Amino acid sequence: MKITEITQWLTDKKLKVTPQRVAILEAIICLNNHPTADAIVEYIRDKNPNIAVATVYKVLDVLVENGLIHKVKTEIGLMRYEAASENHHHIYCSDSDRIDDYFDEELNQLLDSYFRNKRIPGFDIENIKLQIIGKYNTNH
Amino acid sequence: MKITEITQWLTDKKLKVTPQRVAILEAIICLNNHPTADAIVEYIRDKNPNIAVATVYKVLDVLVENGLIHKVKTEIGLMRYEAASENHHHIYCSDSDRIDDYFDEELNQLLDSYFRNKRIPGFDIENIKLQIIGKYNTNH
DNA sequence: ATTATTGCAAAGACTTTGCAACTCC
DNA sequence: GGAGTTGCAAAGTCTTTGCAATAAT
Repeated sequence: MKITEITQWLTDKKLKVTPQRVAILEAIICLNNHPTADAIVEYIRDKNPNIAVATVYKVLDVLVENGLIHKVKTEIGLMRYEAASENHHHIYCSDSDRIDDYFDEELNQLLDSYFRNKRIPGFDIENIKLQIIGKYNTNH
Repeated sequence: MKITEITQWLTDKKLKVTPQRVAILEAIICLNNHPTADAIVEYIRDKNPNIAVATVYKVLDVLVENGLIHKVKTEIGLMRYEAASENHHHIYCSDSDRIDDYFDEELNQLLDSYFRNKRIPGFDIENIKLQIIGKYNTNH
């Protein structure tokens, strides 16, 4: 992942480009596994040992507000983060804390047309996310 | 909601019937709005002023483990709870903390048949939950 | 130069733990 | 009576706040 690209995302959103912001975005992209705030700090401390935990939280908030990243909900009340990307769903492993992305355009269209026909009275749908819960049956 | 029925649920799971457990189940059912642990304490304190917060958490854990209630994930990392019931989905209001249930058997069957055809390699699906995010457009 | 961001430490919110006292079966 | 549960207070974990120092445009 090129840093110039990350920089561009920030400037596109009229956000100041700081080393911390770049590092955090880079971490989320490289880790690519819906890291917690803590995992992000760990990752960044290699290059940037002085980054404050509070800074990470503040930056994450800004990035979420600006749509550059998303929060991912977990069963255990810990927040995890992912880079914004195409509308996708999540696969939750029921016996570990693994979360994977699930991209399926056919499914998205199916849901789309389903809810275009069957509306929910008094409610405007903005987004639909599936949580697919189950177990991996092969060595992963 | 009759207390005898709640008692039955507990005995069916071979759990000891204590006033606290009954009160907590009763609270979740009566509140019927995916209460937080705190909201449950609030509700119970009327009748049972001495209940300890820690007890509520411990009981909630036991109830979740035994499948009598479920945890509901929120954006903000707060756990909420609901009585176990038919497989259903959740409607999240994007500008409040309101969460509603969404029952739709047709949708369940659609998803079921979709994933029976299109399997996810190496993964056994146990459950699929939709998070339907949007806004209420009428006074609610 | 101006405005926003960072780092630090302290506080806050929510949840868990440990253990003696107590209850349910 | 014995195993399991409760209440309490203390500790733990994750996250936020306040503010002076610092850095970005």
